[in-house]
Amino acid sequence: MVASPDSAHFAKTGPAAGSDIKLLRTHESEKLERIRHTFSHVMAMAVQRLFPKAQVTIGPSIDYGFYYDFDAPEPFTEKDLKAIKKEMIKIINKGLPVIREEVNREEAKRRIEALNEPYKLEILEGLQEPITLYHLGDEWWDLCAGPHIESTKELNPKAFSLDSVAGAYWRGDENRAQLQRIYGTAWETPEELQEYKRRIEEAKRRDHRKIGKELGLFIFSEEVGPGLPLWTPKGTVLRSTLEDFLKAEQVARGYLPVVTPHIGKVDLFKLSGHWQKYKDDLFPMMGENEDEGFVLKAMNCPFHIQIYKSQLRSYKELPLRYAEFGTVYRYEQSGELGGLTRVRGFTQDDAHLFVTPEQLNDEFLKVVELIQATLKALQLDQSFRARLSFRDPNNKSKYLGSDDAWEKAQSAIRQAVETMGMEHFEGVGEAAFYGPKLDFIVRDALDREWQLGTVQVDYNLPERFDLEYVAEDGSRQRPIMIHRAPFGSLERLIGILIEQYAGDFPLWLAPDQVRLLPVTADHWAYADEAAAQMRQLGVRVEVDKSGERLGKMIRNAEKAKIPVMSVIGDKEVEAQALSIRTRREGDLGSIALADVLERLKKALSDRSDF
RNA sequence: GCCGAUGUGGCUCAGGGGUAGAGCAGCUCAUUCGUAAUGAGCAGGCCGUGGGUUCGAAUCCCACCAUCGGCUCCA
Repeated sequence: MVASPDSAHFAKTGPAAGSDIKLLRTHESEKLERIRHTFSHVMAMAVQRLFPKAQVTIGPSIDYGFYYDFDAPEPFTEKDLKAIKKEMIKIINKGLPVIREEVNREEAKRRIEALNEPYKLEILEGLQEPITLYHLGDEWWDLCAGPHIESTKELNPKAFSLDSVAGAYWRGDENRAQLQRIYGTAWETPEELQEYKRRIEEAKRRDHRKIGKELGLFIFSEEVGPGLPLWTPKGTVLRSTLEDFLKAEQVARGYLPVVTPHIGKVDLFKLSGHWQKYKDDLFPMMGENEDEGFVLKAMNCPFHIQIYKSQLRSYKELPLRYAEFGTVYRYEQSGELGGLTRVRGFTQDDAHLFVTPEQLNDEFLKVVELIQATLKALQLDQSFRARLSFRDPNNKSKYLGSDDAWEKAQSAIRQAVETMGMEHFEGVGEAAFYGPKLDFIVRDALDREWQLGTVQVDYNLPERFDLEYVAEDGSRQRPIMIHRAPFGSLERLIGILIEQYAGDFPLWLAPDQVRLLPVTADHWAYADEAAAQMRQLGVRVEVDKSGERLGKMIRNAEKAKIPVMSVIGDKEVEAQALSIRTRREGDLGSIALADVLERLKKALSDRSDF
């Protein structure tokens, strides 16, 4: 729910870049963290004043504000939020001192029991002494580690707002009680609050669901079903351009294309282990009985493995790199679906590399190099975070394979990242069930994080499928698999790209690259001729024959976010020239047709602007 | 799946117990125009779906579906 005023794409384009006000996240300012955390306490106090039956749980500061989870008999309504906000302002205006008190466990327990707060009691069980309590004046206190500010006087009653209510499970466990979470945002000054709200509005304007509709890139149909995007001609052009780009990069790196079916026997997925692990996430099985049923594939690896296994492989063939734009189907929970970033049918730019142990590190590095080149071409190289996704050592049963294999795979990944000097962080418990991953994470316009590219080292599936190759000495050896997808999924990538560019695609990706605008119908013939020459170069160009006035045609082209426009009137016809207007730079004046063609050709091959 | 909100012509939205409204888009006509909206006219909606309450429902109630914000999940 929190938007991202300072993430990379905010800085890049759009009106949001115009403001001088720097909005700090909680982790960037210790003072703001205290302020937000104290706001959370003030809110809890206000809630308990107005709703004495509401029980308190936890309430931290977050990136741009705070939340607090309550166990309340009735969910809070919008009206309740207003009342709570009013009550908070009262508390703030009282200027209550925030007092820290240290107590021992018994004392803390005694006091919490006196208030009948079972959640706090459960929290206390996990705490080490000394236990700290924070008081707001002498009316209200909360078990809390702090830190806080000195007095509610330091909170600006005009610099916060309560934004939304949401259900949240106690301790994040869906089997436990569902609590009512109230989210708020808080700042030091009202100006910062205003700026924050303005940037949220800006972020909504670049939402890919909105822009995708405006530009006509994709649709959803209730008749087809939720989470199943349909691609229009314009959207398909964008998709194909991305596919063609990656295919060329892959061919240059020795990948081999394969194509595999959308369904397969359930036995295949039992063998891979996916069935046992992810049964609920597959679309229901087709077929008579469980032994002969078919399922829609949720991943491509078992299919690629079959191609590997179709022949006895020699070490001389390795590494083998099978690549496929494979469409997979996952029955995501209904509440999780959203736009293109979380769908039920999507296309992975998948590949599986079968390598010898000696080749592993080198191949892994080459994959990471490919992903970096891809991100750079898409101008995402400044906005991703690299995550080493390792298994949770305290929950080994969630994963397949031996400790030894996991250790080897995880150290291979860490070593690769360190060799490349890539900035990264570790995500414990984020691994796939069959192996650790290196994931490339980006944020959308509303600051939610999404995984795009991924590389995974896998010792387990080769084991489960009994993969082999004949080594130099004639012995049978087991290959290692690398799963990798630089885009992750085309759907998600396109969603992110739309927001990154706010729909203003660079020339090479734009579904419509050039629109010719003849001033009157007299200029249509010349426009058609110029368009034909552009099409010879592979330029996506159209002639506006709407008969509208020039101003209107320009407006329409601008709204369609076409990167290059060309006005054609008598002067242009006579000079065999085009008057060029680009979306980024406006009117460039008249340029000879031959030169325009040259520049278009170069811009497309360089993936640069006109 | 869970909590909450929303659902009115292609799009954006107003209205709200007595049988639907605007702007844009579309179509027609006139205008032939030089860097972000020419004018006039026309057409277009079982008000998400199904039940219920009512003399009467788009409006109130219930269920379902979809979307949105969270939670959980995310191969």
